Amino acid sequence: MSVAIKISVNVGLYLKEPQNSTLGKKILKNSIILIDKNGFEAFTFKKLAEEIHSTEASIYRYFQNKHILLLYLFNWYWEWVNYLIIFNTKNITAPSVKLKIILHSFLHAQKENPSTEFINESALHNIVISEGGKAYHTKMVDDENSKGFFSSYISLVNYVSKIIKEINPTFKYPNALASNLFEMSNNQVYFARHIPSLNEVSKKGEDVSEVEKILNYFTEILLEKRLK
Amino acid sequence: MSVAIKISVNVGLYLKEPQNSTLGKKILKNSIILIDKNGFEAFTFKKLAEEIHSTEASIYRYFQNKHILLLYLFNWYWEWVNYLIIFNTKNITAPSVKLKIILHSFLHAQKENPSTEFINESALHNIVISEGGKAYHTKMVDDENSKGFFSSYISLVNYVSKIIKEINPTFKYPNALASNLFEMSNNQVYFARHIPSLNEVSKKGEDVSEVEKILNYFTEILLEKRLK
DNA sequence: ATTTATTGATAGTAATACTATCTTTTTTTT
DNA sequence: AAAAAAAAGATAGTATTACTATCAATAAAT
Repeated sequence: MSVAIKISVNVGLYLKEPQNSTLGKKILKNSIILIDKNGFEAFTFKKLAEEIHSTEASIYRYFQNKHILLLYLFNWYWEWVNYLIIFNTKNITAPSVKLKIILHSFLHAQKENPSTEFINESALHNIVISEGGKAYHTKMVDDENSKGFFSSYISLVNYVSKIIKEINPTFKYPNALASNLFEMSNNQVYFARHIPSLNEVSKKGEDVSEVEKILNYFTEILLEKRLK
Repeated sequence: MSVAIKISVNVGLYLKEPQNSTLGKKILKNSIILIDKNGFEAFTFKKLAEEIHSTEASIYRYFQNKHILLLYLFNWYWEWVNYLIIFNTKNITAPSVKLKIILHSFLHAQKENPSTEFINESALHNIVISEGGKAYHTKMVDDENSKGFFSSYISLVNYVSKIIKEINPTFKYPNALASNLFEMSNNQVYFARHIPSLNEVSKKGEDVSEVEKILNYFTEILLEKRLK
């Protein structure tokens, strides 16, 4: 027996909910594997179809195109992080402790007990890190934002922003700080792995924990109480 | 009469130096216009060829592919910012003033007197903002990094890192802060323009100055002298 | 005036990003 | 268990992309 959590994603992001069928789950599972392995640019529905012994046409019945599929995966990830954060900060009252837990949860999201058999959270996290802002760095941003395709990310940022305000109500830019914490996390991990002269993270394999230290160092200084 | 500065870019980034011919300059000029207008995904050598009344084959004699062309443009931009920063901080001694000038130069790089007729710095800056980390978020990063394709960016970060150390020698992560300042600048401007709930920038059109304020606020707090 | 380098014109290929249609299989309803 | 409906598979086809190759025309350099 187990307690299953089901993450749901903006209905505009799929033509047919992939989590409700065997083929759909296979699409999710193997798209994550393939994108993680070869990168988003090299990923095609044809290759995915071959991988899962299905056809392009069948995949197109679930997702309009690979960009929408990527958005689906990002949304799933953001929702999953949202859940993790809420869960892990439950019953914690001190906002500064909450923030620390959030940063930890976010950076180690992959190590948390995977909840869903067809999603490899670790690979998905790596995609989020490696594919950077490809979810929203397109010409369709404005349209997609108006459809709510980034609302999971926005709500994540808002949640953190609220905690920042609790820690230090005089801090002027809680939203900017919150969004930067998420962006910076991924970026600095990516730099550590690929362009290491851009930061001070040395230990390979422990890059995530090192970045966590950096983020804690930054936030502690930034949010120390004092009138500005 | 005028003083021309010529920016040179890693030789691995082109097959034939575009700055040395009429066609080459047209390629640079119009690729910037097209990428800025339609986004990098929609940009193709065919469309560019049509735009400049040339042929695909001719463009391929300059650049191996559009990704390398993008890298060329990013490098040109980073070199240009490098130049601007050195120029604008000349004779300034106080490192904290230097850093302020750097942030200002970087964010307003587009408004500085354009130095080169065939490069629209403003459009190029917009590309750097909009196309985010597409220069290095690919499966070829490691290879490209080893070829020095990001060295202009790295040297920019190192320069700022040195100044950060001068301001506060006890600050633990000057490289991470420096790289984050650049990334955060672009990111926050992008958010202001497209997903405004992710930060506190309201005024459309003045987004760049608003982001400058945020960055100054962050760095001032982070680098205040005090033992940690 | 001749050689050399550069560009243009054209053609062709494999892969990508789809759309359409029809058949077979699986699932649901009765 | 039969009939209806939904999902998936098989196949074909199109326009575009991302190139490579070849040859002719033009411009620049010696």
